[in-house]
Amino acid sequence: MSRSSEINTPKTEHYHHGNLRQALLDAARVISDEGNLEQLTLREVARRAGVSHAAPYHHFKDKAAIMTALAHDSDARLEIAMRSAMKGSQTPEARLNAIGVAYVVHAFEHPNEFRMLFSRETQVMLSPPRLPKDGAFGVLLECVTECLNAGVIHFPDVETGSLYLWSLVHGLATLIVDGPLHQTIKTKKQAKALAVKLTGGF
Amino acid sequence: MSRSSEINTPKTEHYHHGNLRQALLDAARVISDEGNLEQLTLREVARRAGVSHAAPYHHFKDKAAIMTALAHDSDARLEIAMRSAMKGSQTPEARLNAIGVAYVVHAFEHPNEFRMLFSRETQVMLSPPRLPKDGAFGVLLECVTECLNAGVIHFPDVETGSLYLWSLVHGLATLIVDGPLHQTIKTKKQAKALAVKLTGGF
DNA sequence: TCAAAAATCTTTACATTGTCAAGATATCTT
DNA sequence: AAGATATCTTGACAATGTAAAGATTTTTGA
Repeated sequence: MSRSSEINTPKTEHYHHGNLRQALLDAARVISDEGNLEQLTLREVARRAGVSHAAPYHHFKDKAAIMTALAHDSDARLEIAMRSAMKGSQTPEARLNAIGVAYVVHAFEHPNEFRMLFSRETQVMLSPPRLPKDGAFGVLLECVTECLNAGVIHFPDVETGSLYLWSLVHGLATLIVDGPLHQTIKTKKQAKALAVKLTGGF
Repeated sequence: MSRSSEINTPKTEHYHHGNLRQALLDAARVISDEGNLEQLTLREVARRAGVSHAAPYHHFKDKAAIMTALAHDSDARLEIAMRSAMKGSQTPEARLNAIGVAYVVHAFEHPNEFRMLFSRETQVMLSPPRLPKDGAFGVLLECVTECLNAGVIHFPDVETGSLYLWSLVHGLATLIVDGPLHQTIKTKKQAKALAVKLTGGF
């Protein structure tokens, strides 16, 4: 093209000066929410953000970096959902039950977030040394500690108890999201009822 | 190339008359066992089987079909591992514990098989109506029924009990294979010990 | 203030992948 | 042995992740 003025579209504002990163993450989350994780492609994200297919590389090292950022955010969302769920409960035991059910329900309602959290691409849950002390698991640790102190559950130690309960709840969530319960559990109400049924008797 | 005789490589035997399907599955399993599930590509499978990149399409509808066949086989392997593990146990309770531990250990030793079993590509575990009655889950059903009859575990019914135990064991396996325990659990012995610790008190 | 530097974005390009269509070769059937 | 069928190859296409090089905008420093 010539360098003459033409209609002279405002060159400014075509540059997402600094906020393209967030725009890309937003676009990626929209795609993720739509349900097709296979369609969460770098080029599609760029397309939705209205930018060329190579633009994301100025804000993320590679595709895994976007996914990882998204997954970190998903962890935060899960934590919020769990903390919100325990607000209404008065006893330690009720709070523990509440976050377990919230974990399963949140996974059911946001399956791709749940998958990304435990994807080998993102590996947000693969914190370096041992179990994470913050994020969604941090909430569980708090509740289990509280319950152990109150004597309403019985485990050798906090770690063992937390791991047991996390396994139970994570397993159920997986069986619902990507396992044999996928056909059976179709509504949030069903997911919640099943979670209550299985974890109710902590 | 000309149609003359040249060295005249024996045209027969270049055709995997009928057993290419199995050769492809074998090659795919080798790749899976090598650890890089991302490298399990149709073309790589064809390469290893010594055949052109489009040859697999005469034996499988698409890539998902190969993965699914592989996953079905994985289910059978898991079942064998579980049945083998319960052989040494005398009481119903011991058998139930044994298959739970075997589930976790098998997942640890064959992570890609485990992943494929619960992959959206293959969805072997997504049996049509309700819980599968055969395969790995069938073994669990048998053991739980036996334990319920013996009165050594207490659940409202067989389905609930099986689902609870499957969730527990599957969750632990996932946390080890793709979760926060990936860094911690490095040997089969560690995986087994953790599984015993968490599921030992059924 | 204004030119150099840095940041941001685009255009090209390349290798890899899944998939399809058309042709070639082998095997089977009759 | 000839036609039909099964099996395999070649070639092509679109989509993807990614890198290099160029263009444009913004920032910076004298």
